[in-house]
Amino acid sequence: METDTRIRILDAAERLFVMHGLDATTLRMITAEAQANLAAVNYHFGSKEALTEAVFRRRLTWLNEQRIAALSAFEAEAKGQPLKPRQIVEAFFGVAIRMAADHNGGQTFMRLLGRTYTEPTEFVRKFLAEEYAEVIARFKAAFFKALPDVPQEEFLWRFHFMMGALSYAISGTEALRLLGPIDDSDPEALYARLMSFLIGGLRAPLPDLVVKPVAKTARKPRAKRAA
Amino acid sequence: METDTRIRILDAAERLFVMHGLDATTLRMITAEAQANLAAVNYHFGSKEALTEAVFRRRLTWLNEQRIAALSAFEAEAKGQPLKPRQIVEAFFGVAIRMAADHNGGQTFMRLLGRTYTEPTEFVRKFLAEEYAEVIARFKAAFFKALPDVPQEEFLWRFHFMMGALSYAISGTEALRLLGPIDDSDPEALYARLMSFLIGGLRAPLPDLVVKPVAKTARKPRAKRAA
DNA sequence: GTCTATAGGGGGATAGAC
DNA sequence: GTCTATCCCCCTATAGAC
Repeated sequence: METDTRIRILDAAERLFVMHGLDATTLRMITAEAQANLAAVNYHFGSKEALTEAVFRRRLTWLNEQRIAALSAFEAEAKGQPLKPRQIVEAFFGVAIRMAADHNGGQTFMRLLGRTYTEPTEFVRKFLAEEYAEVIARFKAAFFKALPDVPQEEFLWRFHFMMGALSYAISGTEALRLLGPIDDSDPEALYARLMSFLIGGLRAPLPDLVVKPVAKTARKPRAKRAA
Repeated sequence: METDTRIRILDAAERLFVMHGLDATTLRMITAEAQANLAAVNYHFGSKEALTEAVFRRRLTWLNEQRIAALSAFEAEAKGQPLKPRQIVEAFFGVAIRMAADHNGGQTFMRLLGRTYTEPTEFVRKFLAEEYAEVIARFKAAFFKALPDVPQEEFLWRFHFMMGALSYAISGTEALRLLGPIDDSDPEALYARLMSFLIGGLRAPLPDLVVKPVAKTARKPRAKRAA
């Protein structure tokens, strides 16, 4: 019945971080929520910063392994052929959405992750960059192969926009209330909605960019067909 | 050459808020940056919270007025006919992107706004809800009219996803580095890229919400009619 | 391993001189 | 309007008893 103090601290920190942000969450709040002593954090983790890293690493490593596993499975199936964009989106964003639907802590963590991208503490940013390096490299390569007609820079922006949509899909329960009453209780529906939106955006007609203009000139508002 | 202390404090707070977040920014940092005395914040604004509100209100009111003006202009032109989705997206997101391109403070502010949605302090959330009430109502109505075949709940989610993409488009300069080197120096290009992505997502085929959970229990009767 | 107690540093806010 | 000085609070981290 009595769970490990270390685990209780990680769980409490995760919950409080997502509610109040990293900085506004104090060790006193964490240890009170975890029913542990104030000194327990420093005993088990060494510092607040080290605890923060542990909170992220605990689930993020697993999440990115799942993403890579999903991508690898599709690639094995495709036998060297480019994947369908939908499969790659599924492997990256679908896995994240499913983790966000997991009420056993995954949900809390994904909300934390969603708000952390736009909340850049120096050490968290550095840490995230390391944790993401491999998965980003794998998915970039897969996307470039699957979408040879989309310029790579255009794709990187779209990937970035997709991450924004994912972030709001997950952590947006609060911000969403701005728009009025909405039902966010069905993870399957959210999954379907987000996938549809992302693929629509990813495969949108390419914007008609002026080819490196030095002077400001009129632009044609029309777009071209995408691949 | 000596500008108003009040203005210098607002500018300094805006810059520091976007760099460190609301909570981690101290009055001491703000007054040092503004070359003002520590007591000046409380003299001019009353409290840190009141200063925070002033920082947001200064530009947000103007931004939302611009959005409503842009929408009204399109509506006047349309003479009662539904607008094109592209026009509504332009009025809401285009205005924001253009403000983000304004190096005269607008850029800083939009980055702040982008990270604030996912960083919910109770009083900021309440404040944003008030500031946004009118503009949200106007744009929801316009979208519903322009997209009669998209179920309203589906649209609200898509609007939410679009806000996520906007947020990352603006404040994502940092998070973006995860993806590798990328050129974010051309606001016109960013504008074109985001518009294209948003409209692609907004007009994506509707997700089939009923077929998905086939292995699980039956879900709600229907996903309304599709177009 | 877990606790109490405390050190040592900032934090927001304010009183009162100028 | 602006400044100095200060109050009182809460923070992280640690020393040392149990």
